[in-house]
Amino acid sequence: MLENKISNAVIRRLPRYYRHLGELIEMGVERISSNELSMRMKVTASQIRQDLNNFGGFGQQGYGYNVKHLYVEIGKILGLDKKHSLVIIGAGNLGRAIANYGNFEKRGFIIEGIFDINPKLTGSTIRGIEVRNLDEIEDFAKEHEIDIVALTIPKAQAINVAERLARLGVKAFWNFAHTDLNVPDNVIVESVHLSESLMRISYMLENGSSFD
Amino acid sequence: MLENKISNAVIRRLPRYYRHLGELIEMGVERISSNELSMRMKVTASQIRQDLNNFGGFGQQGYGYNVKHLYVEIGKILGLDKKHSLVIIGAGNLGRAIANYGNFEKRGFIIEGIFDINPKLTGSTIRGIEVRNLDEIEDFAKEHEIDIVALTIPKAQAINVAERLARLGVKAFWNFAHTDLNVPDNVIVESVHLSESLMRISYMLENGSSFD
DNA sequence: AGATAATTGATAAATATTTGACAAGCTAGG
DNA sequence: CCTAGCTTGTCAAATATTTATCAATTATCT
Repeated sequence: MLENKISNAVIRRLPRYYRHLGELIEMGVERISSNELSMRMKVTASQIRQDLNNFGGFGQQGYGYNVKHLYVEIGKILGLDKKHSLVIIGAGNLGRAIANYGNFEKRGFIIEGIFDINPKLTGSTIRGIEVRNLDEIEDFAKEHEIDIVALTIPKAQAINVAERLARLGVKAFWNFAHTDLNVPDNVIVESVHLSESLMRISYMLENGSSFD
Repeated sequence: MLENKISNAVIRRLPRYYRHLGELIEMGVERISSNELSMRMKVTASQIRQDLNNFGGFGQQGYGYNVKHLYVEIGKILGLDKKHSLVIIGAGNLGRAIANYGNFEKRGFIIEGIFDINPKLTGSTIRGIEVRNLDEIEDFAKEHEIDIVALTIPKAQAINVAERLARLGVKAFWNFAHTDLNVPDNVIVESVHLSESLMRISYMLENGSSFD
C-alpha cells in the first residue's frame, strides 16, 4: 500500500531468496554480493538487485548485502515475524504430511486443529493434536481465529467446506484439491495442484526444455 | 521444435485448461466458446484464444470449440497419451499420498517402485507395491526405464539421490524437498516447494491482494 | 435461401518483466 | 588519508505477456 506496488513476479521470488539466505546463514556466510548470489540461485544479478530494491536499499556499495540482516528483513516482508494459525481439513496422507512437517511451526504457522470426515481417523492424534469430526469445524471456526485453512480432501468436499468457512470469515485457503474454489475475490487462495505439476513434467519430457 | 516456440506462460496454463475441459465433459457440455470458458476460468477470452492458437486452429467461427476434441488435443500436447514410469523416493506421508492418488495412473503415470531408507517401512507394501531399500535404487534404475523420480525425502538426501540418478540417465525429477537440486541443465526439475507456497499466503495476509 | 448473431484467429496496442549499463559511493590495503 | 577495485541502485532498452479490436467465417433462425 505504501510502496508503489510490488509486482507479482517479485513476490513469487521472495520465498526463494529467503530460503537461500537461510542456507547461507547456516553455512556461516556473513555477506554476499548480488553477483555471488546470482550464481548460487541461477538468476541474473540485475534481477536480484532490482527485486530487493522494491523494499528499500538493503545493500551497500562496495560491500554487498549483509546476509543475516537481509534474511530478517525479507522475513518481515513475508510476515514471518508474526504467528499464523493453521487448520488442516483432511487427515489423510497429505494432511498428515503437512501436520508432521515441523518447520512450518518454526516459521510461525501454528496448527490449531485437524479435521476429517472419516470416523476411523477422528479421535486419533497427530503430533499431539486430536483429529476432530468435520461437523465440528464451523463451531470451531467461531471459537478460534483461523488465519489459514489447508484443504487436503477431495474436490467436492473442498469446494463445499471452503464456501462455508469463507462465510465465517476465513481469509486464506491453502488448496490441495484438484479444483478451483468458489470463494469471494477478497479471499486468498493458494493452490497446490499436484496433477498440473506432473503434467508439466510430461510436457517437458515430450518437448525438451525446462523452465523455472 | 516444429512450432515457432511456445512461451512458458502458455505451457503453465495448459494443464488448467485440460482440467476444466475434463470437468465440462463430465457435465455433458459438448461445445464452448472462448467467452463462456473465460467466465468459468476467470481469465480473458482473448488469452484463451491466443493460447490455443499456438497449437493450431481448434475452434470454429460462430461455433466455438468442441470440448471433447479440445480435451484430447491438449492431452496429446501434454504427452498424456503416452505412459510414463514414476518412481517414488521416500515412503513417508507425502510419498504415500502420491502413491495412493489413483488419478495419476489414469493419466498414464505408472508407479514402478517406491524406495525408503527406513527399515521400518521397507518390506511393507503401498497399493500392492513393495517398499524397497534405498540402497537398491541404482540397480533398479539400471534394470528399469525410469521417466520421473519423485523425491519426498529430506533435502540433503534429495540432493544426493538426484545427483546419482541423473548420472544414471533419469531425465526428470519431481522435487518436494525444500531445496534446489544440483543436476545438469538438460535434466528436468519440477519443484513443489510447500514452504514457499505457505510463505506467499503469509505475504498476502499481510498485504492484501491475491494473485493467480 | 438470406439475414442476423455469434465467434474465431490475427494483428496491433498496452502492460509487465527482465536485462544491460554506468555513475556514485563504499571498502580495503597500503 | 588516498587510491584501486567492488558493488549497489537506478534508468533505459530489450523482451515477454496480456489485452483490445475487428475482419472474416460459420451457425442459426425464419
